[in-house]
Amino acid sequence: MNTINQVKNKLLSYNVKPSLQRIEVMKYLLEYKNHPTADMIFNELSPSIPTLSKTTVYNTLKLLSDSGVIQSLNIDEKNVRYDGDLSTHAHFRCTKCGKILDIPLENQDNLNKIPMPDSRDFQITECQVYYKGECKDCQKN
Amino acid sequence: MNTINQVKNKLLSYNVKPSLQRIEVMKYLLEYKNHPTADMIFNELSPSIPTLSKTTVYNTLKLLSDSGVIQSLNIDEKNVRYDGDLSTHAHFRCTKCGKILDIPLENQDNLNKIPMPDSRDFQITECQVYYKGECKDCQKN
DNA sequence: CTTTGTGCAAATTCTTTGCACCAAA
DNA sequence: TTTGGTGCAAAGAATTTGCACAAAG
Repeated sequence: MNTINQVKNKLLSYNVKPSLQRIEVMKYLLEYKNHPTADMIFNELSPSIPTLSKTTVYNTLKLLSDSGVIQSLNIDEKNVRYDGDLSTHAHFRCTKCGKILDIPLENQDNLNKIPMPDSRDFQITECQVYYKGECKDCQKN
Repeated sequence: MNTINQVKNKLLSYNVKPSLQRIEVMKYLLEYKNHPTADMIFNELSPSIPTLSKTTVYNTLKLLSDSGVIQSLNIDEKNVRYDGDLSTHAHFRCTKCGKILDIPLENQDNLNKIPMPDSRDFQITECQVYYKGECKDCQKN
């Protein structure tokens, strides 16, 4: 459960000014772990914030990911997906139904088991692991 | 070095009819390991195939990736990238200059060291590992 | 006041589609 | 002569930009 104040403080800790719109976008990402697109967020928040514009959603998502509060995923070739969960985990996308699921990487060190490129040659700031295939539900059909 | 005939046979082995355009796109991907966009391929091939259209490049890339001859990468949020190398490797994109480099995964089994989701729940057909950061050249500046 | 955020409309960019023509089997 | 490939122009979809107005400090 994320209270408005918790969300507000989270934004503040990343130096993001907590406007109503930003708080609601962030709250949505923390509450629903569905890795939504900008469009999905707009459609979900639009009823409760009637004046909300898609531009603001885009602006906010860009600001939040640039500030490091959220991460953006390119697991879906059509739209960018967003994830408010910054803990170490991979993602799975079902190529049939499009659902995106978190895949735990058993412990925090597991990412290091992926052979890292020589740190003298690269300064790695980000690593994304994407799985694709068919989810349990879609396999039944 | 890939002769026209080697490329032609490669396409045939994947049940892709080897038209001139398809051969040239495939040859390009095998020769240049620059993970090009559709646009880059079009611009490179256009001079030597003056009648070439971007539609055909898109058609061909879709056909080749659907047929499993090449893979498409979503490491770049703007455009889809293509890779004619199907061997097991990760990719690195420099967020400064945009260059995409192959990252060897020391041996063929390394991908399996990434904790795999329970195979009863997921049928994995594909795994992509994307690193982002700054390349050696960009770190100097 | 002055700065920053919001939101409309228009623009941009990448990609796909409809369709007519062409080429190969 | 039938099937499939190519390429033009137009459409489509996601995202960005320009700009005017509103809000907050």
